[in-house]
Amino acid sequence: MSEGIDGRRGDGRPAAGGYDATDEHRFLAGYDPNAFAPAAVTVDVVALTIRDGLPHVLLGRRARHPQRGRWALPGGFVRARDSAAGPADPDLPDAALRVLTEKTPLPAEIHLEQLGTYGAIDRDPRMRVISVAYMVLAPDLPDPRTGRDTAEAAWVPWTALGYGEGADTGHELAFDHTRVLGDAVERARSKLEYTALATAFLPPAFTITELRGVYEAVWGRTLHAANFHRKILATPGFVEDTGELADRGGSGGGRRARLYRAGGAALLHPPLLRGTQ
Amino acid sequence: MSEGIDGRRGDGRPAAGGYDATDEHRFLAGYDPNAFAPAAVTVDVVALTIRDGLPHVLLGRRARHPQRGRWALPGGFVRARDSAAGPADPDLPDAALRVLTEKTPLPAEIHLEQLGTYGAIDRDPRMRVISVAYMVLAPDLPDPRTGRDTAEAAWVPWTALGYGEGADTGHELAFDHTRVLGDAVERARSKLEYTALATAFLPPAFTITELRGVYEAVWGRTLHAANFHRKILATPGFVEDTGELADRGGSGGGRRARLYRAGGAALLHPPLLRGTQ
DNA sequence: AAGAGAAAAACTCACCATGAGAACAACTGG
DNA sequence: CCAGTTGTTCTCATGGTGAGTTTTTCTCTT
Repeated sequence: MSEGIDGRRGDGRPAAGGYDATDEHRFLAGYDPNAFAPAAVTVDVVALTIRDGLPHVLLGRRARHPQRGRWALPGGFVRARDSAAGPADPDLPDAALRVLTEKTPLPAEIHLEQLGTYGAIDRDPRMRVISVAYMVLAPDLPDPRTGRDTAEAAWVPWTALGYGEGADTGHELAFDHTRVLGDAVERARSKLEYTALATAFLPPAFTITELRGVYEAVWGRTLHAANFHRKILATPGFVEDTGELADRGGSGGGRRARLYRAGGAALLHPPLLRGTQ
Repeated sequence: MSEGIDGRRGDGRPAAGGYDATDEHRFLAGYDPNAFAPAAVTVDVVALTIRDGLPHVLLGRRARHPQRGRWALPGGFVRARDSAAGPADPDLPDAALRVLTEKTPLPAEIHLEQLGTYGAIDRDPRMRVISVAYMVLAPDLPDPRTGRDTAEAAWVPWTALGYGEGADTGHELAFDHTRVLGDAVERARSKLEYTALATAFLPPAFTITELRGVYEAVWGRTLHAANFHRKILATPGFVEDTGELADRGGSGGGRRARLYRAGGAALLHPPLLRGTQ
């Protein structure tokens, strides 16, 4: 590394072996893409929402082989080129949104983030399948519709999948989706601590109590209401006041809550730690 | 979702469309893997180490097309099946370690974690290439060796790539590797806050001052030595005392520092925030 | 209309973690 | 022995936190 990162020597001319676009063009003309296409790429989506104070995940029962009849995350092959099924996916997030909209209509603003990629050689019996997993957080969505590859689709509370209090033993999902879902749960729990992600589960206007409900649902524990209130308002940029009040102060009476919207901050300073309280 | 997640009804028998292994076997016998292999999968590795108080990243200059002559992260195709080049990669981390050992010998214990996957349709001119990026943190490693696809390889300080103080304008790497490196830098900076990851940059026994050096190098700022010392020792499981002292107390004299080893904790409670101090 | 009950929001207080600086301890080289 | 350097401990003011109480504002009942 005596000549520096840019591949130029002291005289300012490209070093031997420097980048040459014309030569590259000739190379590409004779390249055979099929020589290096030994794997299929899919996207799988962990869509999370909160219903009745409990996190739910979107699952479908597989209508086709392999693993026909097992519950699975929504997913599908990434379209590398235009196919009979439709246009190519420009990028991986586009593919994730495409397979998700086959199951449920999506609101204008949702949170989509990449979880990780799973590629063990035997995770799919057909061939080597590399699966890029995405996590979607959304406010309460309508019941899903069934699709071409799905016999049945539903929002399933994650207590039925081995998470949260009163958890079941954990049902087995297709492929390695149990592990993918577990990674999503841990990611969601952890990101609530140091990001403003909780608002992604709520409609545009919400109360502090509803926000606390998100934390309690995802973390599976109760929080001190007064301290939570103080902490949220003390964290700059987390929420901002809309100046309006919620319609009713609860079923059995009570003061009407103030309505807030999500603030501009993505990261929380200081974070909301689940450790102690 | 009236019948529960496991696909059984009240009578305990599988519901219509339940999982059927025998039928699936027949399906797989007639499956053509090439029908769904429209993309190539590669791994790219962001290997970080600290030299002379500055983070360095391992780069190689490409000896082949495409992007011949440009600096790039170590990487290569995932081997889906045994090839002329060698045995198949059982999982993606195996592939990441394989491409890395082509450049440098690795110590027994390194930190390897997945960064993310990049799959924009035009990120490689040959064909659709999905790249799974990994981040490796290691103690100071020897200078790299050149490989089959690499004309030249080197540890490059990340000030030469647009990060840290006195940063250059940022040189352009091959493909989208500038973005991948940027994501790695942000990931490393962030994970130092709430995990015990900093010890991955250090040898098995280290002093508190060396540990602080890791934080200062990665975050690009100085920290209050006394408060850092107190905080580290107050965080349970971060480090444990070896009972020994470092060889010398520095070049110009000074007290000999106590030696610590990494503790068992992976997560820090409470975290070390870079926000204020 | 008055009062009970309920939910949201504000307040109080003891305690702990933090930032900043000073002081002390242990070592090297002249 | 002394100056300089580095590692470690101590002090103190400040601010955030956990826990509980009080106040405000609403609904429902009588």
